Amino acid sequence: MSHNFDVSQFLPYLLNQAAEQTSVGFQENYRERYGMLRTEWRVLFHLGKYGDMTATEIARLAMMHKTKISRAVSALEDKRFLRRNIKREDRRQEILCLTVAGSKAYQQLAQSAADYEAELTANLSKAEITMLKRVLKNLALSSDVPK
Amino acid sequence: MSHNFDVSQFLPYLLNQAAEQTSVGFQENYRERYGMLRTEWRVLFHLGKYGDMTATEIARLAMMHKTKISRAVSALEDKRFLRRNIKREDRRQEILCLTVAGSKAYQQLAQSAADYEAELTANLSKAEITMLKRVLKNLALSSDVPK
DNA sequence: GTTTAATAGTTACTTTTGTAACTAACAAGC
DNA sequence: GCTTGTTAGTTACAAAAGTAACTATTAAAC
Repeated sequence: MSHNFDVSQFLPYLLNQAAEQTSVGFQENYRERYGMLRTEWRVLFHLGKYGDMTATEIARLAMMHKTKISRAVSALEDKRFLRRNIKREDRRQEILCLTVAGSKAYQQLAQSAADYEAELTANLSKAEITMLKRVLKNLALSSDVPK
Repeated sequence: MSHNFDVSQFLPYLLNQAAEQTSVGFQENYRERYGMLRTEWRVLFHLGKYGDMTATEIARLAMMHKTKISRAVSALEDKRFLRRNIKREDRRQEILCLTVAGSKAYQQLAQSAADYEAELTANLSKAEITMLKRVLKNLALSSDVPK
């Protein structure tokens, strides 16, 4: 029986609350300044962090659906934050490359992200942060059925 | 400089990944069986957990926008999982009450939630779970600007 | 070489969400 | 009483996300 299971403490629920609040809190950094959506910010930071790569590679890393990536890439291209280069060996694939403007935006947003995270974790110890991130990464892998 | 800030370890990002994976993992419990959406499951469990209450009270507790609640309530009403009772003292407010079917669904889903959470946390200690939930609740409150 | 299957990415269509304007009911000021 | 403002909830419209079908290209089978 679930007599004493407190559903208001249900882990996926708490995760959603925390994820939503912190993401909304951060979006002021890219929304007004760069007119970006969350998906665009994610694509941008993958390119900034890992260097040039294809949409499919980002999709796999970020666990985002390819249509979401496709739309974010188009939007970032419209903003002149990235260019597409079709691969010689396989003309289906396109390598996505940040422009100078894109790199600059990434640098600034990475700094904002660092600051924001420092705020969020201000009253947590180093050990707690480490453990928190380890747990979150494990939860993200749980029941991961790539399609 | 954010030279060594690893944006792929950005806390809101990790939270989103974990929240999305675990929520999607759990939705099989209410989606097929009851034809519910995530918002409906949330409204249901608030009523199941806290007893009869109004849409506004749920919105405040769940930090969900009132239009989302409104649509979820309509859907749950269509499924005959709840009834609305207009308050005598203030005829703008309606008390939402689970029907027998709604309560039954809640009981079953609360059990599923307990089981699912047990799976998710199988390789975490009691102390880790406690600390995790405490941190998540704090993050959910951070930068909370009720409108 | 021609069919078949697989992959990268886009587009069309549907569902869900977000935002703002709305109705209805109450409450306060005068 | 009648304006003015506020609150509960809904609805209309716009934006975003999910799903499935599509094009183009490559690879494999034969």
